[in-house]
Amino acid sequence: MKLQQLKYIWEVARHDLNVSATAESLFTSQPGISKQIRMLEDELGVQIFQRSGKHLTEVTPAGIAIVKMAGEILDKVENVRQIADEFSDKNRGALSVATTHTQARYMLPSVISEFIGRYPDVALHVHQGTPVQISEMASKGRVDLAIATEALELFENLIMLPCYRWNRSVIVKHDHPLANEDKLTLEKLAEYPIVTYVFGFTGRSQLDDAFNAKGYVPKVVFTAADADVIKTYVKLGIGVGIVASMAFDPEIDNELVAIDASHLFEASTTKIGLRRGTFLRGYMYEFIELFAPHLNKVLVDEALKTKTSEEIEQLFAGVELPFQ
Amino acid sequence: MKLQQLKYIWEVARHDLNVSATAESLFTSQPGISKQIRMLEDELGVQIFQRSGKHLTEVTPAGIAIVKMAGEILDKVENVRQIADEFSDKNRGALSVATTHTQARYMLPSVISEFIGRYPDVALHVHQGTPVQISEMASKGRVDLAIATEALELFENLIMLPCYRWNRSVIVKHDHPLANEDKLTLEKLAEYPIVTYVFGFTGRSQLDDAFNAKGYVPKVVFTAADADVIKTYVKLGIGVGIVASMAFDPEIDNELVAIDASHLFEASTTKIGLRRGTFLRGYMYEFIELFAPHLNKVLVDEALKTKTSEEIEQLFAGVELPFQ
DNA sequence: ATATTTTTATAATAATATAGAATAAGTATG
DNA sequence: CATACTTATTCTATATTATTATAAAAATAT
Repeated sequence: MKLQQLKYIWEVARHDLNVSATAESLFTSQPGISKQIRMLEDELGVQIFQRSGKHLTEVTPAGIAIVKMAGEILDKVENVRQIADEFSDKNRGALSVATTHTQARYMLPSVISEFIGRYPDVALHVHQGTPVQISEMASKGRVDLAIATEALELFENLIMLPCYRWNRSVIVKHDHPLANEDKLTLEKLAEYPIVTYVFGFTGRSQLDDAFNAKGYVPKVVFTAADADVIKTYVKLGIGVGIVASMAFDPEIDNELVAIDASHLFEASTTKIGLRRGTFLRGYMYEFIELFAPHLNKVLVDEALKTKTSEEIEQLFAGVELPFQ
Repeated sequence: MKLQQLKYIWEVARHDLNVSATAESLFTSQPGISKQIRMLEDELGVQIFQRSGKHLTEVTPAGIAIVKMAGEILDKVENVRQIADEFSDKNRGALSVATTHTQARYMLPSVISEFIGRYPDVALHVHQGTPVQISEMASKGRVDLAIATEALELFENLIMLPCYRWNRSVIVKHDHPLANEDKLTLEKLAEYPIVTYVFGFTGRSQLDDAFNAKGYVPKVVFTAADADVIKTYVKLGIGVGIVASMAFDPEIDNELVAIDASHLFEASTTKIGLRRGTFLRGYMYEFIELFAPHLNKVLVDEALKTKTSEEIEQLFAGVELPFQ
């Protein structure tokens, strides 16, 4: 058994059982992969892939178990490389983060400028996407960590570290009737056309839940994936905006007024998602701690050891999260 | 990185950093291993072993982490083989069990005769040893499972499955004063010379604890690792025997009388020890269930998923163990 | 139904990697 | 300081792996 062979079966399984496409993606030849797979099957005495003539049609039951184990082995091989990098030069390496617009635009800038100051030789990559895309990238190991408020729970191999809690503000133009409203209610809010996040983004579900619970149907006239777009449309007078409070800056957004709405909606929690079983480099711990000061190395290591989300909840039961 | 290289560093670390001895044990040449290790170090860009001239002197900090990870990888490679065997022929394979005399002599015969009836093509190996030796064999993966009452807790990578509870009997010759004693106490027992297990065997510590708790000092005149030897000396009139109750058979041991002593000593629990993270074959689950009927596949799988001994305790909190 | 495309398997060959024997060279030990 | 022991080096034989070209089977389109 060779690591190369395990890599091949893993990759072929990822590429819809298409050996040619796999070969191309790995910059090698198709016969090489085909042969290695057959050799592995011969050695193990078991078929990994079902064949019909010259096509691979499906993964056998044995193959499913073997490919899964191969994936775990390859992860650990990656860990060995990470460990070696860690010891060869602690200050050199790469950190890739996947996150949403809200985090990238409003929460990460200060963290990142501090981080690149401390680690000039760490190549930092920030990928932006939908919460589902972000979570999937972390789940598949294409990024080291994901930062999001939603969707992380969809991937069972992700460990979620709660970072901070936040709530929403209603934003309107100065001349809007709600601008001088001193006691904002859901009822009043439901009377106006609303501009807010697309479903699946930035705690949108909690927003809907709050209205539904009281039996109101909000007139959502426009949705966007980010607060900058929402604010633009509020300024055009399309409707009342509801955005994460940290997305409002009184100096930049001086055409608008923000009214705190934290008494109307359930607070949301932004989390860092890490793939279970990964080896984290020193600067990765530091990045996490910069973003969420309570997430020190000891706590993160504890969290990495857990096997279920219940254990994680238990671990963070006594931790007071910052509120933004 | 090659599996071969990981195997080499793992084995060299196991062989006191002696490459020549490692080569001999692996039936290969010393230059081959030396070269592969250097190539791995070059590839990773990190020293795994510290060298002084031509001798390997110690494992570097990076090496410690890498060798550990290599061990985990090799374990998983072994799992791949097990999975393949499992699917190629469920009824063929090997099962090795390490256990003590007490289990092998009094508890396992019925289990084993049933097992070899069901799986004639599974090669069964029973290794006998001290509790510490047994546990170590399981911990290092040289046997699939260990069965013992003591020492399993010394190895943190072993999962302990409680099998049954048992207690002790006092055995004497028919003409001994205690033979007709209807209310046996520790006080009376402490008056006679005692023949029992060697320390570290078959719940010996609980025996000592019971005497110590009441302030008695038992006169232990002879100790042995197994009940057969103990019974032989009791028959010679050397002293009063204290053995596990299941070691007494009224028909075979008709020269002796057994007096139940379960009110005097804390009951002991015999456990099966499994190495964490191993893949168990179907017939292994069946062997375990034959030995301890409450340990069905579902429960064993649950136990294998746990990470700490506290979780195991929690898992078995509601399980009623048989009493032998 | 048939032609075309896509895909894997086979075979021969080239490139590379691995292991082994012999030996040199460095430590450790008494 | 000599001896035993251990690892490194070199060279060579063997084994493994990848590649190219091509055949053959299946899927898809016409």
